[in-house]
Amino acid sequence: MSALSLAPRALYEEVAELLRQRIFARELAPGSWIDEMRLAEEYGISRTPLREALKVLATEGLVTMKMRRGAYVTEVNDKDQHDVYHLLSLLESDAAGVVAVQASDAELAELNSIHQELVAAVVNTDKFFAINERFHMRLLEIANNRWRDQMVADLRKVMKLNRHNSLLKSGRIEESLREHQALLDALLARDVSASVTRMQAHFANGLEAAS
Amino acid sequence: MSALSLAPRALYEEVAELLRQRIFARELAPGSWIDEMRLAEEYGISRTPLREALKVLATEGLVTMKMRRGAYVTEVNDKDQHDVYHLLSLLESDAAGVVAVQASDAELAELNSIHQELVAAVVNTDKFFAINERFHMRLLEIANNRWRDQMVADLRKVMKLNRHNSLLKSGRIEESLREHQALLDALLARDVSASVTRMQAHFANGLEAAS
DNA sequence: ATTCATAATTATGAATTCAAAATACTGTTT
DNA sequence: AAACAGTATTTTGAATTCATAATTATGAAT
Repeated sequence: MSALSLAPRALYEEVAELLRQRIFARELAPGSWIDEMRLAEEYGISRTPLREALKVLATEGLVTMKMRRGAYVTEVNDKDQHDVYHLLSLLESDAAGVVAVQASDAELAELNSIHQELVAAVVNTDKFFAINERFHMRLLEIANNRWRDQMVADLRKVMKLNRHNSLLKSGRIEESLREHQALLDALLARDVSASVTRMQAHFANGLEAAS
Repeated sequence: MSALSLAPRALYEEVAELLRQRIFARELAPGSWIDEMRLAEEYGISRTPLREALKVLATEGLVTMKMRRGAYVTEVNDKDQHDVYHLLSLLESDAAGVVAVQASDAELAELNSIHQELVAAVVNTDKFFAINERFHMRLLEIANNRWRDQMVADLRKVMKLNRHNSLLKSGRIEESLREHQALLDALLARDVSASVTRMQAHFANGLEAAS
């Protein structure tokens, strides 16, 4: 049997998450109209929590509400893509600088150990992606700014709206690994400006690869 | 007679704005419970749009939803205050750098003219604050990244939750003016790193004054 | 056949209703 | 008086209902 969630989320939150999945999967395509009635019926719920979920997604930027004509999946053009990527780079490189200063030795050791996993997973693309994601997330956690975490989470969601969404292209695994190594060296040396610069470089290369 | 709004906002948006005002005015105090029925009755509306507005505010971070016990005004502690301020500094100083590179001469001239208004308003504190706000907003607009604009807007809302909320203390008007002048000089010289650095300094001094 | 006006349908926005959970109240026991 | 059980009330979350705006369909006129 499956474990019951200790803190069951509100229905509108559940629905918001389901909708995010479908938007990222492009089952709900950018620019397309979102049919409230159809979805409510499909999920076996009323329109009320569905509409609440849509308003949350609208605030996140995934959905655009048009007065008196319902909800549409946000269209993200190339400029948006670029702008969002720029902000991710800015926020995460700043986080790297904070980590270089504030992290405990144990936390840096933890990042190092995730990096070692990354080295070991270089042959397995999916695993590499997953561990890479974990590295970035853990770094943000260590930087310890819940407002930044929220912003990064939202921006990453928007990135996923784009077809060329991967923050890490498969052809760049070795290169990405070297960049991570360089970043980690800077962090372990507690070199703030090098940490910032190398995270920026990591992102700059990623964008080049994605475009 | 008053002009009718061409694009009347949705009711839930109107209500969200009214609630923000009351939260910023501390009429709805941090940590306090938000009485849906009372507010709905007061505004003469049903709970439905009110609850939608609360979910929007929750996504913005102004309100915290507790499962099965309603909405509470978010409490912002000193660390939150500091973290949010750090991000504002990061985003706005980055925007300054972008403006130094990308702005047209006409746009820089416009910033300059707002600055001249600021100089003229130095004797009128309220006016000075308003123009100062306009300067920052216009700079962000020129930096031309709607995602950053949204994030800055949300962060500024959160800043307003704190009692010591002013991004600009009244005792610092002359100092602030000098910082603006230095920033403007860097922008007009299209010196990116100086623009970033001086905006950072402007924020750093502001925080010092606020704490 | 195309355009236009009008009627029918559909979808949205918001109010109302309803079920269940949380809270407050009452009276009893110790 | 304090602690408790049991009941009543309040409040939340969600479904349903309703009014109106927007869209589509229908049919007349050119």
